Amino acid sequence: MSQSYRIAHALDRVVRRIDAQMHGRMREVDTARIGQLGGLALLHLDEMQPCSIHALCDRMGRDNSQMTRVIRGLETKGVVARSGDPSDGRVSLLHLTPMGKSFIEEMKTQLSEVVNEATSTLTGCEREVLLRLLEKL
Amino acid sequence: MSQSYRIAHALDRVVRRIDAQMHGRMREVDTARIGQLGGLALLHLDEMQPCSIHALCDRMGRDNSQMTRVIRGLETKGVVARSGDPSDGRVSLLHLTPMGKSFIEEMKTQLSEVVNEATSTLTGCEREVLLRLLEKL
DNA sequence: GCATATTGTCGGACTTCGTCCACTAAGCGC
DNA sequence: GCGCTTAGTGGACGAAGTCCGACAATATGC
Repeated sequence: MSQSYRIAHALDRVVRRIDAQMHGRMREVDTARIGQLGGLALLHLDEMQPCSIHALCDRMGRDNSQMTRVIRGLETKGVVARSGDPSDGRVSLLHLTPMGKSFIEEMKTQLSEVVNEATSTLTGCEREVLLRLLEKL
Repeated sequence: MSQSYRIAHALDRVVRRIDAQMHGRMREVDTARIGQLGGLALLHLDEMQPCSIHALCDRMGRDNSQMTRVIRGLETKGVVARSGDPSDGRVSLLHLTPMGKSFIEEMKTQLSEVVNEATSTLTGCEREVLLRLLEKL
């Protein structure tokens, strides 16, 4: 069994487990039915706002029209808002509403807890090493 | 920014990149239109065969009826075959056909290459550490 | 033996996610 | 002005995931 293949396998397992955990937890929190992709978009937005849809797509590696729809969903749910860019009439700048921010905080704490659980078999030091290696990729 | 959150973020990025790469490569190889999930199922099956659909679902963490469909797809494409379990009339045991095996080999080499590329920023030693940490999870 | 769970498999219906293509409208270079 | 690019949008479709229920073979309690 090659090393690369085992890495892929292990990655898949870990991510899948975290995903499943988050999915379960989000049911209780996601009263507005924001969805997985919507939540992820919010997390990215939190670090980029204000920004255009295009920039968000680039960063998330998602399709443009897909994001249009997601954003519109988030907009109607009142967690993001948009305003025209005065310097460029084509772009609409996104920013979080207070409601969006509080939702993000909740999500972050949930995510942290899940990852903590998932990495509970590692020592603090190992976790640090893992993070460094992952961020080097 | 919490450590757990950063781990989640980095994991997402890495997996997403590998996924995208594999997706591109599989287009050239996957002449039978086996699909991503089908391919993944084959990889697991390769290590478990013969086994029931149920066992495969457990291992892959997927829904039962979803797998039914995937397996049927793989069956009509001639990469897996099924035979009844003599000791339990309810289960049908899955096993790979020669065609399925050769497809898997091709997939494995592609996957290894992609992961190698994705982890090219790491030294051999770091890669080893990463694997050990991931497998410890 | 017989009624009652339990288990393995399958199908329907639905939602979310991802991709492709085409289209509008606004900026930019000349 | 005239083409070109870019930001955003919409339609259509496929792939993946989820929920629910059906059905048959088996295991279990009595």
